[in-house]
Amino acid sequence: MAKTAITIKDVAREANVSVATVSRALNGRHNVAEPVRRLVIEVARRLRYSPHAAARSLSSRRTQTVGVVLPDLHGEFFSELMRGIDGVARAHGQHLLISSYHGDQEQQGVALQAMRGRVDGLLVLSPYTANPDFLTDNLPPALPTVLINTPLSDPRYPGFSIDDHAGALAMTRHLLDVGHRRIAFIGGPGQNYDARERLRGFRDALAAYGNGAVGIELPGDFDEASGYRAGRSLLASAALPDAVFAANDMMALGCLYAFNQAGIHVPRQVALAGFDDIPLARFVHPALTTMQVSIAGLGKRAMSHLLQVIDSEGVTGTSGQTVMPTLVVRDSSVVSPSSMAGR
Amino acid sequence: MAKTAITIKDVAREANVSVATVSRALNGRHNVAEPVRRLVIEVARRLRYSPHAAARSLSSRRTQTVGVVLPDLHGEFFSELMRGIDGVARAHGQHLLISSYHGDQEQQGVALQAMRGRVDGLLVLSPYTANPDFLTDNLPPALPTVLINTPLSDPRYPGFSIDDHAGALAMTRHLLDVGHRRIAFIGGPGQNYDARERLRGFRDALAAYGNGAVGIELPGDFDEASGYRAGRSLLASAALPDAVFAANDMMALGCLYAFNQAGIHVPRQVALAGFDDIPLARFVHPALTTMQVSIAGLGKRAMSHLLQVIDSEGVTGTSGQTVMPTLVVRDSSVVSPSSMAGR
DNA sequence: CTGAAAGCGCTTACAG
DNA sequence: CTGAAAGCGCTTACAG
Repeated sequence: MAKTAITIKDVAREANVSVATVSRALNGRHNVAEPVRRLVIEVARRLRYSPHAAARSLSSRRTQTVGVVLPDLHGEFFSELMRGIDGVARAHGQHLLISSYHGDQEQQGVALQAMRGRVDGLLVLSPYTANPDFLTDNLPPALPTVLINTPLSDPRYPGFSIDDHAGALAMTRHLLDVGHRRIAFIGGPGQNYDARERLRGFRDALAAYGNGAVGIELPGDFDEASGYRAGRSLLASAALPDAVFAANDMMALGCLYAFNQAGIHVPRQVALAGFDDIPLARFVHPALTTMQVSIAGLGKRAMSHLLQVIDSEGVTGTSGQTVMPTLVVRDSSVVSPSSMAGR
Repeated sequence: MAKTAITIKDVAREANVSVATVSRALNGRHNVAEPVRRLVIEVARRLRYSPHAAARSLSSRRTQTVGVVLPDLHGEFFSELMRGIDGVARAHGQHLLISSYHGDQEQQGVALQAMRGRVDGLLVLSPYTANPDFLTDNLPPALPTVLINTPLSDPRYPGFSIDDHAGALAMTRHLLDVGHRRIAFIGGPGQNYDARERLRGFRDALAAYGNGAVGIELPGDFDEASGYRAGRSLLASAALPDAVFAANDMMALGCLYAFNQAGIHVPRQVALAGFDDIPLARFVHPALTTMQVSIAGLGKRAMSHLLQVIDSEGVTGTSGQTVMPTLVVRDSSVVSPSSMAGR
């Protein structure tokens, strides 16, 4: 605020040309004499001129910015997603306007509305199952939008998601395949789409391939502390299950800590598996069996797709994709010679 | 792009008033007759009008947005910092424009310049020691700016930092106090300010209170993998040190994994300590002794201060603060009865 | 190749 | 309390 910044007019005056010419020179248009361009650029640099983004986007109808609206700025999932999005953004010279709504629907609406005039397109992550209409009601109609992990199948909005159901199915089958018969499942937040899909996959696998195997369901909310509590409650029960499948890695780590603390050996006394393959999963002891999800890849695809939609002026191509997680078997789920060695 | 969005004009026409009145009604100015205001609001809602941010900020000279420029969108540090910043932003109705430059100075300059006209103020995280001039040269002169963890003492820019040196000093003293004499230090990236300060604290503590204790310095770059490598190299050496002090928790966890894998007991055979107190630090086995840093608190303070500077139109108050980390002793550094129990 | 002018969608003195 | 008008700082047809 203090000193008022310098504008295109100052550059024009100093260079003895019109503002139109300054604009053209600085934007690399071809209809500017080379010596003039050089002069303008030199003057602009000398004056430390940088264009006013709001003015520029008001007249050019382009902001060079993509809005990202998500529930949280927290944790591994967000971090990885942003990595994917950011990489594509940077490669295309796009800025990122990030808005988190903390699971508050009202806030989400506000954030969505506020995007108009700030961004050229929107990436929305809305993993809540309640009120899909609210979401569509608040999406700015004129803004290209791509949905990530959002339980909404509106043909107007392409969606990119993880196939949580298939992933949980695959993991449960793995645990059954290696011989576990009593399997506990630590669930995620009840309203969370991923959590529900993973739970559904667990149940379906047990029903389809369980052949009488029994499932034990425990509550959780995706953080380490709830995994720890689930682990403690299993330790307090009459008998440990053969295996524990946590709906995400953070809870698996919390649970592992409870077991370690109690002197229970994983996987000899109880097998353990997670979901997500966060970087740390391979750096705990024993290394964690999990479903690997390329979250960064998800962000990358969604962002690339969005930029395409923006460039094609609304001519949508695909209607989105589902990314299949892959099973990564490490020491925590299988009693192998190597897992005995360290003892 | 598709359909063109509706503007204040549409609302004015539909409500039979001037655009000035619409603007006033929607912005809660008091000089609007109550019935008129109600009508305008009703029409705006019906038309799903939301104001064009670029136009609004161009004329009002306010963007309601704060820019955050940092090297990376990755990891626990970023995540915690953003949590602090985001909380304050939300409480003040501010948006966040986030730009990462991946350690590339050129990119940082571009990001900084691009902030003009997009934000009302800037939060800059630049933990690199090289070329402080480049930074000041590229900061938009008219924009209130607050520095976080940035080795630059320019009175124009208030700075908020962690006292890494004091923290590392305290941790090293702790390790000495409990009797360790050969202490390995796993360092961070050479150009990183925090990394250098922590190393300096380690050396100073050894010199001042070591009383002949020996320090062994190993390279690292703040991620788990480098901690793991450092752990392996210690295992391969003639004799393990008494203790390992990793410059951050992630490396400590990597190192812990290497020890676990080799069947080395922590802390009985070697003590281990980190720095940062990431959430996971208490959920590994054994729980990690570390320096607790309120990164979220750091972000919160910096953001609050920035908003103050913005509101006071450049009348800077304090020139920043240094946040002191606190020692958190857990099982990994001290052989206690409880740490023997689980075996 | 260059400039004068209109216009992007708002806000805000200025009159009334 | 309300409206007409100027202006925010750019970009972009339109002439020349």
